[in-house]
Amino acid sequence: MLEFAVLGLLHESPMHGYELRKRLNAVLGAFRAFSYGSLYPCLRRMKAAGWISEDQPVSAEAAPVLTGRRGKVVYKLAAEGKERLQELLAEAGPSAWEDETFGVHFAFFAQTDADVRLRILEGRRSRLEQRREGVRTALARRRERLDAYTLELQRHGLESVEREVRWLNELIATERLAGAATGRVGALPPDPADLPRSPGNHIR
Amino acid sequence: MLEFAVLGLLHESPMHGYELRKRLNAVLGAFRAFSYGSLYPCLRRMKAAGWISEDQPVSAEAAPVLTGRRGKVVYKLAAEGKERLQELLAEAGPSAWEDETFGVHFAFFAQTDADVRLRILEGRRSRLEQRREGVRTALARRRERLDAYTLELQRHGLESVEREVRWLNELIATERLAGAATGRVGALPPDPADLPRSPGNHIR
DNA sequence: TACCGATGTATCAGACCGATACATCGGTAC
DNA sequence: GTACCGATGTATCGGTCTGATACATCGGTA
Repeated sequence: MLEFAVLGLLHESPMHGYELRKRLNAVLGAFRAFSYGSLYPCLRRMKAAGWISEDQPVSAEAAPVLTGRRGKVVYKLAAEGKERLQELLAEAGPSAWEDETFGVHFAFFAQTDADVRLRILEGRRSRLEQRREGVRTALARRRERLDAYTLELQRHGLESVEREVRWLNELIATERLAGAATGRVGALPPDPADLPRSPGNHIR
Repeated sequence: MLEFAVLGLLHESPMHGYELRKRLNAVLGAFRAFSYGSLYPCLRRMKAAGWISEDQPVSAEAAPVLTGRRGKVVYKLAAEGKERLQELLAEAGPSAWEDETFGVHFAFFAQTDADVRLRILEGRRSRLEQRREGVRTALARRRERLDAYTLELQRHGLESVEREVRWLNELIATERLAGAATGRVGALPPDPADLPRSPGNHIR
């Protein structure tokens, strides 16, 4: 996942690790966060794989003389990295709509094909509908056997999932509309103004 | 975390690993899930620590003769485990209201002291308020620089956090009311030192 | 009889987190 | 001027949890 997110961000512009992390957590918003403990090892792996390259813009002059003068390192997307990014952007299976991954895929929807977008949204929805049914029946079956707090937790969780499904419904409707408007299913990205305002909630 | 959840469940009644996992994910609902890959190692650790004990209720007769006849293993809370559980139930610091931990603590609120409950709820709320402000300012500051999908993701995330805060507000109000009704003045506010520090743009 | 899904125990590679360490730089308080 | 501080910046490490996989038993049913 981190790999995908990093490729996506570096596609916009080269960046330091520090800036990368800030942008990462800003773009992903309340949905996902990464720490340096995974970022730096990931960058090393990606460099080894040839997907990114390092640049040392030695701040003006300043010979990196004796001390372990750690210079800022700017990471830049390489050609192979772009290929890898395209590969990841084209993914439309479960690996794109599970809890941990959906947020990242969604964050790069602007670079994603319309049909892939639609498939991911629908996959995500069906995943959540399935979870919703699970919680619903569990709730109905044991309602009387649960204490008030556990019950409230279940109830709140159920509502969250329901809101999430409604949000996806609206997004899907918008995507379909945009597709129909251009004659082909999702040939063009939807007009930004058409994106729905909606309620919703996302836990975890 | 898993450790806490397991102690909490075993406090109700002894159980198999399999049943434990099912109850775990049922009780925690849509908030958290654990897999066997962490459950079994955790049970082993807890047994080594003396918090739980194993029972082999060899299904009626059936001598476990030659083959590696794996019998069902029933785990049971030991005396030291109960102590440990009480310790965890009394926790009212950040370790009780962070994303990963809050759900589990809440699930066992019925066994938690009223003042601890209130402190956890308030800590959780202030944690989420802080995140909300971060997202809000980020959203206000870059609104025009984001593509429609990223914007929508932020907006949705913000609404989710806001909803979560409202939920906590209601729970806190209810707790206060219940506390007042029983004559107790209610809990002390959380230790300021425990509350999340200055804003920054730190998400999650 | 043969299959199948639920029950049941278990391991392993790998992703990720939280804490920690250390260094630089601009500003501000004294 | 200097002492401190928070933001920037790079990096590691122990530990927790996931997802995939493996294997075995049991009750029902085709």
